[in-house]
Amino acid sequence: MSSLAAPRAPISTCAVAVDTALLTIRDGQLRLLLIEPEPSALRGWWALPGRRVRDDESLDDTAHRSLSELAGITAPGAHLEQLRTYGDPSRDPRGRVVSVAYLALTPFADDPVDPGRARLFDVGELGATGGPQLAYDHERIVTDALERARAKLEYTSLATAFVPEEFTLADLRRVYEAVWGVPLDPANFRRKVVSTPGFVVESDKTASPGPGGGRPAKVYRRGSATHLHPAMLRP
Amino acid sequence: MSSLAAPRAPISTCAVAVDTALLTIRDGQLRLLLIEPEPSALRGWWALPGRRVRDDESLDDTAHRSLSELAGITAPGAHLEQLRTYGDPSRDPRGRVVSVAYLALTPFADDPVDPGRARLFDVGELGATGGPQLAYDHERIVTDALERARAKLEYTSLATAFVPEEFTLADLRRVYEAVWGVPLDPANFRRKVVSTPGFVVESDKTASPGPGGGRPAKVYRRGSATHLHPAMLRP
DNA sequence: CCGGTTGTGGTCAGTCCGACCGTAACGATG
DNA sequence: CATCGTTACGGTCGGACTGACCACAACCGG
Repeated sequence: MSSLAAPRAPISTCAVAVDTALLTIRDGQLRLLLIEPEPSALRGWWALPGRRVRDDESLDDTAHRSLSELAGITAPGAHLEQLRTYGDPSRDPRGRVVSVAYLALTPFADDPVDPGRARLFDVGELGATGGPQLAYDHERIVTDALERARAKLEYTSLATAFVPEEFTLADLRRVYEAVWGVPLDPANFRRKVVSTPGFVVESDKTASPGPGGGRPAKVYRRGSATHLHPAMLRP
Repeated sequence: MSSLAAPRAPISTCAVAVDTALLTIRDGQLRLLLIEPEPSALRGWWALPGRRVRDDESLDDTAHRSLSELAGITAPGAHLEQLRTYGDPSRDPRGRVVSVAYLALTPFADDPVDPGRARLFDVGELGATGGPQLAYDHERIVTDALERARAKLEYTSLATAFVPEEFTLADLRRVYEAVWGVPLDPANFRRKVVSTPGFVVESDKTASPGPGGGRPAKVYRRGSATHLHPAMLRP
């Protein structure tokens, strides 16, 4: 976009990286994928999986690669969206790195994680003492990722990215409860979900009850809607 | 997807730029700032004001600079927020450029624009025949910017970024009508705005009526709220 | 069989919103 | 000054949606 012909300061370039905040749900709790950056680095420091952008690679491709190379996650059905770009000149002590952060969501069914130094942390531990210390400005990225996820559950069908192909309304409700951190009324949640056009479609199957018993639930699949009208507002 | 220890391609860097979509309101219509990229370039092509990121410069600073250097806009009270980053390898035919797009909003009071090749276009002309042809992938950026602005009017107090310090509820309503492109009921709009805590605060002044006469309106200022509860939903 | 648990359907009151009407306060016109 | 058109302001009414409940259905375990 240069327009002036006068001799300018030499055109400089930046290192561009992608850092991915992957969220999933385990045991009813929202969890975040973190990795130990280097074995030689300080113990107890954790970071988001990140990779440098290659010359012929789109940003989305780099995000996928950061998950596959650093955590062995190749889930093709995972939701992936750009979050925000962090470019403060002093955000990385090793030099100027502009980082495009991504938000990734996977269903809670996929167990195969942790091929190396990756781990899933309960997001409740993050700010607390004893929790992982985050490197660089990754704590801020995580804060933004959580807020994005919480907000988009309200007005999009993003919650279905956390559940497998077939799910019950209780599964979906536990997603909202885990991400928002508040309990929801099962009956009202059900009324809201089924009355929102295109959110979920009922299948003819029924799920088997849990270990404690209880009435079997109907099985649903994702609907075609991406935006919810009206929105499901946080209590 | 290779993670092998074999010698990798040399670490490469990208040109990083900031492109800014500035929106304002003129004559009751939503307008977008565009510039002619180069005198020697094809006639009739327009682009968002953009600048390369300097070594010691934050992305926000580059966005401010793109407005001041290319359009003479230095409004310190302008709202500026990051929109999204566009990094497709083929988005710029001259080479790999990763562009961080920004959304800027200024009150409709500021007239001093157009020091060079800058112009304010009615957003209604953009897709239509006879409107400006946008270079690179800037049409997509503009689409995303408009959708961001329209969506954020719903659940934030962003509309006050389009009006001066002191404004009437009719001014604020015309902002919503211009951005959303739909007429709103004045009475219902008023009820909604004044009942949303922290949106606006009443001053003791009254504005003078327009040329056609009419009862003078009370003058309001911005409130302290950033998010609206409940939201002001599009009709 | 019986109590505990979970899913499903319904009621009821309060809130919010769109559509609408009436009044207040101005400028313009005769 | 009287009237009219225009805009601001305040209120009403019915429908839609929501949260707090309650009741029943369907399963498990003892």
